[in-house]
Amino acid sequence: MYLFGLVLQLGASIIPYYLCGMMDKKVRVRFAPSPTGGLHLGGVRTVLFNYLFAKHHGGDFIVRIEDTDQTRFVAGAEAYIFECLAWCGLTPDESPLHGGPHAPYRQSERKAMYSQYAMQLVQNGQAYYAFDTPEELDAKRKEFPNFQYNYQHRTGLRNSLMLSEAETQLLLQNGTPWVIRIKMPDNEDIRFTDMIRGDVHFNSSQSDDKVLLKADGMPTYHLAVVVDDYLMQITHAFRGEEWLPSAPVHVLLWQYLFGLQHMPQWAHLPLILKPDGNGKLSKRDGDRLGFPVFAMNWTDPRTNDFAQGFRERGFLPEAFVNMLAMLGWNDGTGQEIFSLPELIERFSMDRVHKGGAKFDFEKAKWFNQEWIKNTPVQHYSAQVKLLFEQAGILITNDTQFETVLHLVKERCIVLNDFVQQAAFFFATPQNIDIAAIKPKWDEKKNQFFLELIRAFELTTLWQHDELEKELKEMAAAHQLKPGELMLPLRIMLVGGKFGPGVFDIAGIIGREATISRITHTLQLLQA
RNA sequence: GGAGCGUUGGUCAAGGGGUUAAGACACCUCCCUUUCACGGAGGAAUCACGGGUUCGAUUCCCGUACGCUCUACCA
Repeated sequence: MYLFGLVLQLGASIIPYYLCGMMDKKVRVRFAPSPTGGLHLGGVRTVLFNYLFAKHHGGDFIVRIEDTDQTRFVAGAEAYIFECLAWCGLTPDESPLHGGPHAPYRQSERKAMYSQYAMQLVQNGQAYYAFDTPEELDAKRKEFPNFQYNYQHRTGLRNSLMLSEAETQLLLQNGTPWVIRIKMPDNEDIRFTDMIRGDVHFNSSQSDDKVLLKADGMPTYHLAVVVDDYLMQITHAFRGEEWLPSAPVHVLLWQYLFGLQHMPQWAHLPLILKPDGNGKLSKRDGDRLGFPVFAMNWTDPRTNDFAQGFRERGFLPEAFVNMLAMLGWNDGTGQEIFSLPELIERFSMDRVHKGGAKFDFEKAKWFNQEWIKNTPVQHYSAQVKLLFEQAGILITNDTQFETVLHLVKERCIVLNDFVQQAAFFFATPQNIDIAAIKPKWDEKKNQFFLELIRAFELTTLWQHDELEKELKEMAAAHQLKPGELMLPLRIMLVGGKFGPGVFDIAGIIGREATISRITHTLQLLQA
């Protein structure tokens, strides 16, 4: 007996509270987006934390589509969400796309399941029918400055609380539109423990009588989330902080319907804020400040409104995920670069922040640069090759292409930078920055390069060291400093003041191209 | 308005009664590099405010301010 107690105590001190009592249950989390548009940074981060937590604990990650509002249905949005997840490498264990034992995973297809629970609440006096029209409600809102459908006002409205049983039945039989609302208890303390914020409590009177079942027979989020989390055996529920104020409704629903002991542990994630000023980061901020907010390109089919994605901006999914993980979480060691498997291993809820984080695109770019730099080019060369082809540059030699990518990769922040940084390896530069050469150009240098061409024509070993040696020796003979020659030569070969070492470039583009580019620029300088 | 949640440099953040208050991004200077970048060395810059508790508070408590979120038959 004594020993048993000791073991329990020990156990309690080691195991986080949010896993206590869950030891026998497999961890199951869900991401529950509504398919109304592009997938936002914050959405992906919610997915990520769900995923990391589940995988860290060997659990399941479920995606459930919350499409209970048919007026907001957007064609293609669901497919887009799954494509984003696939791009990020966050594969669901169960979803409408991947199937699973709790199908269907679209709430619109689960419509029939919800009403029985709403009815049960009505039966138990925990919810009621309301017949008020939207117009009547609007009128009330105008009449009272802070109108809420609550203990204060529900007596003055048209609902089964006020109507007699017969009147209610008559209205129902006549086909009068109705909704079911939860009856929020008066002045009750509702509390729960949030994994991130600890004990949170609300007074029940503060919330209004939320609609549970809409006039079209669909549940609202409030009912659907509770019913489905129960049916799908969700153990931990992550969502944005904006949901905190409606949590008491959900806690109450759990208490009424399934019992608090089955309620998942809640975690309300801090918000991702706009870089300047305050407030939630929105697509609008991205447009304004020139950075993507969505994971991938998204065009709203209704408005044709286009939003650029991180993927198309040239981000590696590894970098995108890494950057998102660090927005609100860190492992305490100062390490910032993590692969997905590392994140899974290190992730823990007790290191998730409470406060929101302003999104910093500069830092996001740094993550991508690090990933480009530290990843073998083979990993992304196919994608970069496509970028070259889009720019009208055909790549024929893959081995040489990858050599070039490797040579320039630390100069690239996004994948698209490779085109600018390496196009001149495969195509003669169209624009030569003559203005950068001209001020210090003279006949002496002209003669030098003329002679350099002749020497290059005869060079036997066309490679870096040999070419450098030749230029230096010839510079000495002409009483010129190599430094005065390097920049002109670079511009002749590259077109501008960028790129890797000049002799590396000459070595790769070959004798013919090197000579012809020098000749061409010399002609331009003559003109 | 109400309620809830939050607040360490410009940004992300570590720390958590005694520290010169880590580190990263960005910025500035220098070194390396005969371009740019990478790399290296430095610099500037912070505990929102006011009360407690304490020998001592950035850290604990209480207020205040500020910010955000919610306040739909949207999620």
